[in-house]
Amino acid sequence: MKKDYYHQIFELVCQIPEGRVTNYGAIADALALGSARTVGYALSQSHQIAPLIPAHRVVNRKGELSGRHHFNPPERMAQLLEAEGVQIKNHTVQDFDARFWSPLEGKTD
DNA sequence: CCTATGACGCCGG
DNA sequence: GCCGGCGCCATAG
Repeated sequence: MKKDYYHQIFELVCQIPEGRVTNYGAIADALALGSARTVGYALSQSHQIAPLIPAHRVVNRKGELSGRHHFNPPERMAQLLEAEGVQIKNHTVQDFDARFWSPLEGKTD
């Protein structure tokens, strides 16, 4: 498959622990994609390629739910996060620094 | 081939 | 610490 980076991104997103979140840049850096935009683009397609991955655990560097409009309905992203214990305020993850999970942290190479 | 756009992020003012 | 600008890479037209 040419778009193999899709698979890498989806695999990594699936490794995000429940109740934790990460950002696009961290994923791009962990997979050496070189661009956080690529991660966002892949996730935008994720719903039709791999609808079961926890894409709601990926937010931007500010902790904002920038991709909420790609959910159905949009508020479902915050809903899923709150269900995992992540508090959302004004479409933003509260205590983002503590909730942040680094992909490299999970690998522990 | 070139231009525009996007679930982004860093840098300089 | 907010704002504007630029870089980044993949896909669409």
